[in-house]
Amino acid sequence: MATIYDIAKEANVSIATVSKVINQNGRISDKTRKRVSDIMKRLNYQPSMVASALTKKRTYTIGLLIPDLANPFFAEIARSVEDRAHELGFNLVICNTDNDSVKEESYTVLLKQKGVDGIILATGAHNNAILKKLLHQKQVIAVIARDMPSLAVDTVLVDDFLGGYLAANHLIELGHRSIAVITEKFEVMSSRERVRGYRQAIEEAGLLFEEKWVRVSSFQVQDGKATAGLLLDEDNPPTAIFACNDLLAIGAIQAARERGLSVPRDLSVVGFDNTILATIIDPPLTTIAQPIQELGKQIVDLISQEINEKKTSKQRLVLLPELVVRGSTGKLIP
Amino acid sequence: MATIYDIAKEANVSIATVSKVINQNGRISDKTRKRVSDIMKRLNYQPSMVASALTKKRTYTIGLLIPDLANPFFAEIARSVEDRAHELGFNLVICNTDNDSVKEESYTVLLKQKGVDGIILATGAHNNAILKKLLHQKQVIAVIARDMPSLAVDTVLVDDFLGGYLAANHLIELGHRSIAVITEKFEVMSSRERVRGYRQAIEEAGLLFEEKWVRVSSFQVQDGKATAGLLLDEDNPPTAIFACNDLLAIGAIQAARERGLSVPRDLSVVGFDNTILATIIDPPLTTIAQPIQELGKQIVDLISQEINEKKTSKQRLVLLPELVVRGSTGKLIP
DNA sequence: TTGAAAGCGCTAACAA
DNA sequence: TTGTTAGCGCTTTCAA
Repeated sequence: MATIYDIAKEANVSIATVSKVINQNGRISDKTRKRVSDIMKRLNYQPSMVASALTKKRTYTIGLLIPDLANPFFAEIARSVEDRAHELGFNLVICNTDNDSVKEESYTVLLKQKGVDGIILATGAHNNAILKKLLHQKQVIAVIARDMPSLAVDTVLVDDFLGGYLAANHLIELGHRSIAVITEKFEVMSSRERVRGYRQAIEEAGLLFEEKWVRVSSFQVQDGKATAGLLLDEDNPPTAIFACNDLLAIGAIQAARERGLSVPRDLSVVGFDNTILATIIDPPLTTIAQPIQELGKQIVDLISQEINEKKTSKQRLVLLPELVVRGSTGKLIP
Repeated sequence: MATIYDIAKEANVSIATVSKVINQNGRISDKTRKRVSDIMKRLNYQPSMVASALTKKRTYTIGLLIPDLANPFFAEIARSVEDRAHELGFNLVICNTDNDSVKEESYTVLLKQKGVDGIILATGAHNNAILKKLLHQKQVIAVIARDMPSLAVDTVLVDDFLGGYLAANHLIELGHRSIAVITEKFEVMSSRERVRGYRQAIEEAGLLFEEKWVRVSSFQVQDGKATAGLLLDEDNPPTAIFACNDLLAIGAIQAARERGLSVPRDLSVVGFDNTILATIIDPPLTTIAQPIQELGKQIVDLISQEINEKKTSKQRLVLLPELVVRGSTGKLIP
C-alpha cells in the first residue's frame, strides 16, 4: 500500500504538500498539484482514513443503534438513514440492540472508542441513563422515531398522537363504536402517545373510553395474534382494532381469520408504520404511514450539522403521519 | 478524554506498561496491573481504537455490501451477520448498493481507506471486476448467498440447484404438470441454478421442459405480479408457479387473486428464501427455506479466521435448503 | 508556494 | 518486571 511518503518521494515534494493536494487546501501551484495528483493516480494511492482520523478527530462514520434489523420497520429506517449518510459522506455502523440496555451500553462504548462522529438512536426509549452518559461525554447523538422529552437531544419523529387520532377517527367514521387498541409496552413513549390520540378521537366523538379495550402486548406478529385472539373471544368483541404497529395488526388479522371472521366485514383493522408488510397482507392493511425516507434524511441532516458544528441549538422535528386507507377497514355492518 | 499518557502519569508508570495492561500481554506484576486498572476505571479511560488501529492494522470492523436493506431477505442476512460479528468482536458497516456497480466500487474503496479488516459481499454477482481488484489488493473478502465459481473466495451459500429441484418436485408430486418459473435475471448465478434444479426435476419426472414457462422478471413484488399476470392470462395457463424468491411469489399470489383465482385451488405457488413475508401472506407461502442464521454465522466465522490468519485455504460452504410446506400449494384438481 | 517538525494515541521491539 | 523509543500515516503550524 502506497503511503503519503511514497507519493512525496516520487513527486519530489514534502508530505505536507501531498497532504495539501489531498485535502485541497493550502496554496499550491497548479503545476505541483497536477504532478502530485498524477502520481497519486498512477500509484493508486488512497489516503488512510484511520491515520487522518487520529489527527482530525473525524472518522466520517456514524453509529446507528436499532432494536432489530429483521423488523421491516427498522430495516427501512436503517436503509433511509444509510442512504442519506452516504450522500453526506458518512458510513454507517449498525448495531442491533434488541432493546437490551446491556447491549446498548456495550455498543455505545465501542462506538465511542472507534471514534464515530455521532450516534443515532432508534432504540431503548426507557433508557435515559445511557443517553445522559453519552451527552455528558460530549458524544454527538440524535434520536429517531422515539421521543425523549426530558432530554435536550436532536430528535426526528412522527406525531404519534396525531397518528393514533387519525386511526381511531377513521374507524369511528366508518361507524365503529367498539374499538380496541393493541399497543406495545407503555414504557415506549410513542405507544403511549398513539393511545392518547386514540382516546382523544374516541372522546371527541362522544364515545366512552374504556380501559378494557386497551391491551398491552409484545411486538411480534404472534403477540398481536394472541392479544387480538383474547379480544375476539370475549362476549362482546370489538368490531375494530387499532394496532400500534403493522406487525401487531397483521397478528390481529390472522387471529380474525383463524376464527372464521372476515376482515373487514366482521372486523376492521388499522395498523401503524406502513411497512412493506401492509401491502402484502390480504386484505391490504389500512395503516398510518410514517414518512420513513424523510425521517431518515432529516435525522442525518441534523446530526451532520451538529458534527460540523454548524448548529447552535438542538431541534425536535415532528413530521406528520398520514392515514393510508386500504382493504382492512370497512363500514360497520350492523 | 483521558489518554494512555494520563493513566501512565497518574499511575507513575510508562505508557508501555499501561499498554500492556490494556492488552493483557507482556509480564506485569499483579500489583501494578491492579493499580493501573483501578486508575483506568476511575478516570473512565477507554483506549482509542483509531490510534491502536494505526499501529496494529486492525480495526475490528467488517464491511457488508448488500443490495438493499429494505428487502426482508437481505435485512435478515444483515441481522445474522451482525449478530455473529458482534460475538466475535467486530462491528459491521453496512452499505446498500442496489446492485449498482458504481456504488459497489465507491463503497469498497471507502471501506478500504477506513481499514476494515474484511468485506463481506452479498451483492453484485455479475461484477467480477470489483472482486478481482479487491483480491489483488490483498483485501480479505468473503461472499455470502451468491456464487462466484470462477474466483478463489471464501463463500457460504445455499444449494440453489437443490432448492429449485425441491420446489419443482413438490409441485410435481402434487400432480402439477404445467409448472412455470419466475426468475430474476440470469446474470445472477443463483437464479440460474434454481432454474436448473427446476428443470432437472421436470425432466426426471418425464415431463417436458418448456422454455415458454421460464420467465425472467425484476425482483420486486410488482414485477412478480406482472410476470405472473402474463402467464395466467395465456390460453393454457400453468397450474403452478415456482418463483425464485418470496417477493416474486407474493406477486404471483396477488396476480392470481386479482383474476379471481384461488390459491392453491386454482394455482399453487412456491417461493424461495422463507422470509418473514412467507408467514404473513394469505395463504401462507410454501417456500424453500434458506438457513439464514447459519449462513450469517458461517460467513463471519470464515472471514474472521482469514483475518486472524488462522486459515490456509479458501472454502466454499454449501448449506442445504429445505422445503417448507404451507398453504399456497395443493393437489392439482383436474 | 513549499517544507520541517511536532503531534494525534497507541503498539512493540528492545534495553535496562 | 518495567521503561525507552521508534514508528503507524496523516494534519497542521510555523518558518523559509
